[in-house]
Formats: sequence, structure tokens, C-alpha cells
Amino acid sequence: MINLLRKTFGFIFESSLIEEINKIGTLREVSAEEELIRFGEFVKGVPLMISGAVRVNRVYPDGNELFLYYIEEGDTCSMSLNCCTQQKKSEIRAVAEIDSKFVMIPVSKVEGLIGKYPSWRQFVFSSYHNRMVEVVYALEKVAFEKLDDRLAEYLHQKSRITKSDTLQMTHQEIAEDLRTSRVVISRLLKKLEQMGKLKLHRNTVELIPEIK
Amino acid sequence: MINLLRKTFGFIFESSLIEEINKIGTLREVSAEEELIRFGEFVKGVPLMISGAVRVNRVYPDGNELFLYYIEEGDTCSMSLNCCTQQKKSEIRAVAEIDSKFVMIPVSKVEGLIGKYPSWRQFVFSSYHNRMVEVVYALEKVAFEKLDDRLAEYLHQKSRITKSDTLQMTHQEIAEDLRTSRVVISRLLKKLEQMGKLKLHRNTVELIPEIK
DNA sequence: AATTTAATGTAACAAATGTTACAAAGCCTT
DNA sequence: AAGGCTTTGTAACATTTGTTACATTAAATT
Repeated sequence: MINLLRKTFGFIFESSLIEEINKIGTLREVSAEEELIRFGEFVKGVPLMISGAVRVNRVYPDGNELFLYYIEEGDTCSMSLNCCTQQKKSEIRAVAEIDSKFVMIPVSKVEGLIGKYPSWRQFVFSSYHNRMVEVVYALEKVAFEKLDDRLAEYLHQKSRITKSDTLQMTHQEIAEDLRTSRVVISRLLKKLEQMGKLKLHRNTVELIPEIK
Repeated sequence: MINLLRKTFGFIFESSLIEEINKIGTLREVSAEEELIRFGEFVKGVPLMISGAVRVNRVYPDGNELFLYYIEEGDTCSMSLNCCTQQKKSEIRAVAEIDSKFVMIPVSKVEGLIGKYPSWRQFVFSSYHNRMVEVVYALEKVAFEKLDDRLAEYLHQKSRITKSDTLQMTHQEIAEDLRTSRVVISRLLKKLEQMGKLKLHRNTVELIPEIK
């Protein structure tokens, strides 16, 4: 585990911090679709992403969900950072988008690290800020862009995150993420297909990489 | 100034911190509509709100703006916190919504406070989190709600912030904040008026308080 | 008071998105 | 191969939001 930590966090954390994390943290591996953080549960720890990608959604009591941001290699989840210092139940849900590795730091130790390591503080601050920037970005998209652009952007992001041009998902699933109906998505996807930007198959959307 | 600091921050900051802020900070008073932080300038300091309310907007190079959050008594602006630790130019614009008082802490001193005072760290963290919650809230509104509800909510928020049921603003200004056109706002306002929720006058919208 | 300007009201229409209903196609099970 | 289920395609229509154009009204200026 310490080698993984060094590889991902060696440039930001001093080695004494890396060693401490190695002691107190536990390495966890999850496969795609697995839940890291469940809605309504107490947060057990703060994840440090080693590899992979995790999708973080705000969840509402009625079951509604809203995508906030992805966390990837080198990131942490600022929402759970806060939940844990406040000992609150999670208002978010985190699901692995692809197979992922991360080190979980138990809640009880987080506070101590903040007092002890300036590089950890720096990390936590910039993490908060980066997540904020991404949520603002999501807000921009919804506030300024029309659905067809948002769809195109959504597909590209999925493709980047899953490192694949072939997205395994139904129109229904896309519609839920973009908070609209299946029919609307089918219609827009068809339009994008006619524009030559993708090909539609059952259960998959195949993006055509741009020729530059 | 120290009395103002004690009154607003006495319950969160230890007295040595209050005294230090009193030394390094400068009290500033601005009247409604004044700009605290301008887009594109280097951030000179971090504001600690004593009283009043300030509106923070994301600004885009094309001049477009997007409302992010208000900061009120006891708050600070987490976007400028980050800008200042990174020595970056401001990507936001902060405008006083009503006459406001705040203490400005110079950029150069912020880093030192973080290392020295646990209560300051706690404050900065919770501040980041609170702003995040508000941006997520803004995202929710745009993602889930229709324009008429957003308008009603917008008017209530304005009323709360300005502590008045009589909002001095034109339909055009409301439209810009909600990113739509004046005609649409006039139409929806008229609908709200017919529902008995408000009265329209030239340059003002008078909210009718609900009888409970 | 007459003129100018800014703000609001309203109609008519356009575009985007949402909804309902149903047909067609692909895949799975037996 | 037949039947059943899921996914996709598509039409027709409703609703919401955006746009253009112009009339009306209130305030400000001369």
C-alpha cells in the first residue's frame, strides 16, 4: 500500500505523512457499480483515491439524485470530509464508475492530521476548492446550456472517465442522469447520430472520435 | 472594531485570535451596490462579515454572470480564501446587497492564521462547506424547479436578505439574475400578482406576506 | 404642460422540452 | 421457434420558455 500512496501522493505529502497514512488507513478495492458511501449512513472515513473514478451524487429523502462531481486519482471527497468532522449522516452517495482503488482514512484520525501536517491541510483546502469549482461547473451547464449540448458533454465525460468510446448504457439511464425523459434523450441521440457524432446500438452508445 | 469582532465571532474564535485579527485586519464599510471584490483583480484579502449581506457572482470573460451565494454576518467568502492562498486573480465579483460592514484580513496573514489557530481552521473548513451547500442548493433549483417557482423563491430570498417586503428592482434586473428575458419575468410576475402573492408597481415588487 | 425616456403589459409566434401512446426490434428463456 | 421482456423509434400533442413587436403607462426632463 505504501508504494501506491507514494506513487499517487508522494509529490504533495511529506514522507512522514505518507507513513502515517499507511499506518492508519486501509486499502480498499471496489469494482464498477459498487457503492463506497451510502446515503443516510454515518461516514466511516475519508477516501484517498489511488486509481479509478467515483461518482458522487447528492441524494434527497424522496430518492431523487443529483450528480455533483467525480473523484479520481489523487482526489478526495470534500463532502465526506465535512460529514466526518461533524459526525453527520451522509447526504451523498458515492458509486464507483469503474474498478477503483482507494485508501480509507478513519474519521477519528482526520482531525489529528489537520493539526499535524501542513501538506495535509493544503490538500484538504485545495480539495474543497476543486470540488467547488466542479459543482459550479455543473451549475453553469444547467444554467447556460441546452439539452443537446449537455448530452454531448455528458457522453464525452463518461467516455473520458471510463476510458472508452463505447458507453454501456440505456437511453433511460442517460435520461435519469440528465433529469429528463427517455423519449427526449432518444430523440437527441438520434440527432447526434445523424450528425455523425455517434452510433447507436442496443444498450450501447458508440462515440465516433473526431478526426483532427 | 474589536467589539464588533467579539460580538460576531466571539463564540467561534478564541480571544487571542480575535485580538490578532483586530491588529492585522481593517474595518471596511460599504453601502448597497458597492463592489467589494472585482472580477480580474488580485484578491487583497479575505472578508469577515460583521453585518449586512454580500452577493457573490461567478463572472465569465464574456461578461456573463452567475449567482453563487450570499455571505452574511459571521460568514466569509471561500472563493476568495482560495484565490488568496493561490495568489490568483479573482474569478468572482462580490457586490454589497445592502449596507454592510466587514473586516478585511490581508492575504499575507491568512496562511499564518491557519497554522496557528485551530478555531480559525475550523471556521475556514465549515465556511467552505457552507458555501458548497449553497452552490449545491442553487444547482438543485435550476435542475429541478420550473421558472415560476424559481422566481417566487428568488423574490423571497431577496426579501430576506434586504429585510424588506418591497423590492426595488425592475423586471429586467430580475430577468438577468434568473437568466431569462424580461418578457418572461413580466408574464410570471403578473401570474403571481393574480394569485395574490404580490403587487406590482413601477420599479418595485411588493410581496404580500402570507397570513398564517 | 409637453416631450422624452424607462418600465411594463400583452399578443402572436417560435423553439425547446415534456408526455403519452404505440410500434418495431433485439435479446432471453423455455 | 414461440413467447415474453426490455430497449429503441417515432408520431402527435401539451407545456414551458424564448423572441419580436408594439402599445401603454409612469416618471423624469425640459
